[in-house]
Amino acid sequence: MRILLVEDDHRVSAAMMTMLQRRGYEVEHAATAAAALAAAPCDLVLLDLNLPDGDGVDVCRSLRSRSEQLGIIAVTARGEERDRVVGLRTGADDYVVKPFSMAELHARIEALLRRTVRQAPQCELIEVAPIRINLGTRAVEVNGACVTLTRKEFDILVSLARQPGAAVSYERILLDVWQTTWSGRHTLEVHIASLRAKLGVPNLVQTVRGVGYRLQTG
Amino acid sequence: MRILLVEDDHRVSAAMMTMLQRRGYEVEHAATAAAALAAAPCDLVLLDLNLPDGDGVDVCRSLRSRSEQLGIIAVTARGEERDRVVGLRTGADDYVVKPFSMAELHARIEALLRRTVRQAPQCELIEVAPIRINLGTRAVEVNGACVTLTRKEFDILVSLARQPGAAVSYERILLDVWQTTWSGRHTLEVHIASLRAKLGVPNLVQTVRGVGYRLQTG
DNA sequence: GGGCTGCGTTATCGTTTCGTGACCATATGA
DNA sequence: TCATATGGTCACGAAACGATAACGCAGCCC
Repeated sequence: MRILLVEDDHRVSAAMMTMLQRRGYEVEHAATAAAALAAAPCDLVLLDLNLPDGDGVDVCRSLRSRSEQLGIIAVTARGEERDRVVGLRTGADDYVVKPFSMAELHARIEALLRRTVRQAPQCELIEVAPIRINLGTRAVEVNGACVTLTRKEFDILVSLARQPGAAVSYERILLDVWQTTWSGRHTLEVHIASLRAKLGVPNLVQTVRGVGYRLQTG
Repeated sequence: MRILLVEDDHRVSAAMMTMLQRRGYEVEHAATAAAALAAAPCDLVLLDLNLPDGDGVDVCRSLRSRSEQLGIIAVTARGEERDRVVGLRTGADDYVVKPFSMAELHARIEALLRRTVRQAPQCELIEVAPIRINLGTRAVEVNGACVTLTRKEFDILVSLARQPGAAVSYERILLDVWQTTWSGRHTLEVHIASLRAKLGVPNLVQTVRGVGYRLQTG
């Protein structure tokens, strides 16, 4: 298991690294936001939100946008609730406040790894009926013709295409695309409309009344 | 998104339920360990570890063994680190200590939901006599012919089909479909009527006088 | 600055679905 | 067999739902 530790205080980071390594993790250390974003891929990030060269929250956002399945645990000295909520909303999976015990941190790391690692590695290409989605390049083809989608449209399509034929609930799509169920359904409906228009195939994106939408298979 | 709230203190649970419902979640409440294990399937469990009739930790273990993908957030008054570690190690995905703010709880719920339901679509298939119910696509076939059901009709059918041949009480169905037993019983009867009409098979949905309904098995 | 594009919100409209009350049917039990 | 309670059916108004168009705002690139 590979962990990236992002922490600018070298005394703290040194202590944490030895603790983590003693427990069998491979640990890479980054002291700045830039270093964090440049680090090698890993399974989990321990991210201090107080960084010298940039806000940790931005790092969090960047990391999350890069990979959905990366586990992120925010670590910070500020214990105020507002910070915690912001941290979680930004894409962190968990939040630990200093000072914390190594036992608890370890438990949280394992609880999170249990979730993240088990996930099937994303295949780069999703094919559903007449659509072909390249997750890497974010390119979409319909019946062989390339279609340009905006970010939201693409994310919505992927959210649907991950479970072809299944009814995907509003909440699920909102979580996948906006990371929260809070923002309006209306917005989603509007994007669905433009997605349908761009795909051009009638009945491909079907509505499931009272539930959400479904991508018609074959 | 369906949440099961396991909490024995009724003042606390009432407050939490309204808060959760206000944020758009479907909530079922269980006050005991037994009730928790008997409740309908859900996406996430808020589990008080201090229960009267059995240790919450056991409930946690049982729920986890039943489903790997179920999200479990342990909620408890004991704030000692040892408890937290035990909770997480038992299978909980997250741990919140009372008193907590609703904003933080909500943030943690969303952070966890973002992970849980996404990957393994419950592509479960229920087959009872001439009916085939696909929970993922919410499609229903009767004798091979596709039937279109409304949300309520479908939910009622699933509630019955989960225990084929067994008499399912009014209360159980109302909880499954409306998340409350608060009257509405007449409404259920009406929906049963239209469900029967759509299924078209006589005697498939049987009345159990004074109790509820039963789905006739092959 | 001025156009463009992506995005979120609001307003509006047609449709489906739901819940309710009135009335009918059937079972139950004396 | 009849009275009563329990469940079934019908019909209608209210509410929810979803599609679409239009607007405003922000960021971006000349």
